[in-house]
Amino acid sequence: MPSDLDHERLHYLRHAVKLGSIRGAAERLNVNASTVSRQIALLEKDVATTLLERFGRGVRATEAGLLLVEYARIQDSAREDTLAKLGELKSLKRGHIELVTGEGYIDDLLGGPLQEFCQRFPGLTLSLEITGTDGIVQAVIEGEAQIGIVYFPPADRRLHTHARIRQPICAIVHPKHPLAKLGRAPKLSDLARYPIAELRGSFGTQKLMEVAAASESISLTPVVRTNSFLVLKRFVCANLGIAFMPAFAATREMTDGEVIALVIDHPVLRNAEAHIITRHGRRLPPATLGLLQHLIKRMKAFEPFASGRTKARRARSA
Amino acid sequence: MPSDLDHERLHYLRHAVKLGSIRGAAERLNVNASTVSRQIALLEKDVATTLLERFGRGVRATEAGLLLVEYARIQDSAREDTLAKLGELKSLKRGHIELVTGEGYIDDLLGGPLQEFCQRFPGLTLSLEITGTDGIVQAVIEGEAQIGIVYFPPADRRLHTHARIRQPICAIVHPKHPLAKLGRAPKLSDLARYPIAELRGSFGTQKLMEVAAASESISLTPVVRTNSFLVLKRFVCANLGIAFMPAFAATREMTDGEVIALVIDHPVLRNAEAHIITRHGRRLPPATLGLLQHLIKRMKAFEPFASGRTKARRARSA
DNA sequence: TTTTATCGTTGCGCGTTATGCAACGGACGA
DNA sequence: TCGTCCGTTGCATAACGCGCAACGATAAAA
Repeated sequence: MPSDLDHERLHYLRHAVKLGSIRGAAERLNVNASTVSRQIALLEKDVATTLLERFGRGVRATEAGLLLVEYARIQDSAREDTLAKLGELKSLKRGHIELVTGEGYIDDLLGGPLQEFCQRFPGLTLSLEITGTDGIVQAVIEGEAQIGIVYFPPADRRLHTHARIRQPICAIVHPKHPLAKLGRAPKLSDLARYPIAELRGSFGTQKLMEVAAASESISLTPVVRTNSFLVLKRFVCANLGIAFMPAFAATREMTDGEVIALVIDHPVLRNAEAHIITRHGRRLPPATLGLLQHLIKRMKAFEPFASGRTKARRARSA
Repeated sequence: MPSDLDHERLHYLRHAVKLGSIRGAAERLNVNASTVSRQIALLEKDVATTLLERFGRGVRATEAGLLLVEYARIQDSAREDTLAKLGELKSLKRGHIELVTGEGYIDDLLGGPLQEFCQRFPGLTLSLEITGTDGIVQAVIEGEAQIGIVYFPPADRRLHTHARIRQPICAIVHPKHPLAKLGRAPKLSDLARYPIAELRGSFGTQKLMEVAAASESISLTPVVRTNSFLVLKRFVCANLGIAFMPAFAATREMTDGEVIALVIDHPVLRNAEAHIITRHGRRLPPATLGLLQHLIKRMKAFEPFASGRTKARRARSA
């Protein structure tokens, strides 16, 4: 391999040229003069060129020496520039975070925690990918996203859950829907009598509903199948029937009085959890770590069911 | 001291990121995997940041890692650029030479050796300083010029003579001047009878003339004093009298037939020498060394008095 | 599920390299 | 001519990089 142009050696050369003296440079750099002399000699051997002219009193740079000194200067500034950028990365002044989550989290995420975080660290950029449960899990495992927020994720050794938040699946209905006047938490059998809209595809909500229904040997046959939460909510707003999702996924419509959320009286559905996950063993960059901790804190605060109540009507903190 | 961002370590990091594997990088670079692993770990310790995410299979760069890889790329190209410039310096494709000499050498220098050298190495630049003997010696000793061409330089341990060229001091006279018809080499006593133009200041020619005149107790009182060779030559061309200088300094006027040069019959003057000097012990850059050798070779070839002859009439090689 | 292969990491010993101390030769100034 | 300061060089020591081998972990194959 050709010469390395070692940074330390260039440093010695630079000071020797600047002070016009090897001993001076050595004193300045708190090393022995022999060190400076030898390292510069090695540098000269590397490039097969004399870099210093030795006089009885001090030294002076040759043209090649000046060239290397100038190179050292440029390299030094580039190095400090890079170190500064590195420092910015560490101090969350810059950075990029890739987040993958389900459609149901969008409103709450953007309205709350994400908004705060972005305002606090304006230099950070986000990628926010929306997909179903399987897609989220896969994206986290494959490393395409660093943080995943997912409902009812499958057990996988490669995943690490940083926070689990109880988010019961609710029956989302129109305020005028018969279930709204039931006076108690509806059971699965109560739901089966009304039209249902169902999520198609790999959604945790849907999987949970299937498990719960199977446990009570109840068949919930949907009249509408969709892969969009928005379609579900419009279905309910039109009072066409019931949809199932965690209450927070319909926050906006609830505060507007368009829909209400009823916790379903079933142990599996009541204890359903949203998980904040990363890949197991992954050491996260500072920015990602910051967002992760922020999410855990803020989203835990949003949890509406600290103690089990019957009706889910979230009070917005505004 | 903060981190050095060692070139070798960055090299390891770069390949590890590129191949997505530490072992792969190690194999590519013909080192053991432990080396790559350790050096990258040290790099991470230096910058206090994780640069790679380790998976069960291979590695991937973090944002900070990518930043350093990019830095390594930039630094590498800058390094190669500098190395290339260094190579050019060595191969005489680039470089700068500082030459200091007397006015008398200008015509011969520019017309011959310098012209050839500049054409052969078009990338080189020259500084050509014209001054008197003392100035030349001082410039060489102080390092302001690398090469000096000087007539009759004082003995000084700090000077090193690379070539000495016999250049007798001649009496430069008009073709119609009485001395031109003398039929033999004029003696100092012959010259004293005619008007003389003299160099003022620190010129080797002048010092030699003083030494020679003193040795024969002859006083040569000038009618014109000047510090310009051009003035001397115009003085002669107008047939106003005699001037003293080496024949080569009046080459142009001699070939034009305006003046002729008569070697003066005096041992000191006949054995006068022009010296090519540098500072003692100075290790010259390649370009300077090249010009030095070129000058020695070419100027020695110009020496018109390989064996002592009487009349100086240089035959131009054109 | 168990097995196997591959990955990154780490302890250890060896060779290289850098460093400090001291002494040397040379150059400059008094 | 002597004294001082310079850069350089032997020598012994400490630090570092490196290869070898083994380990734990992960991912693909059986």
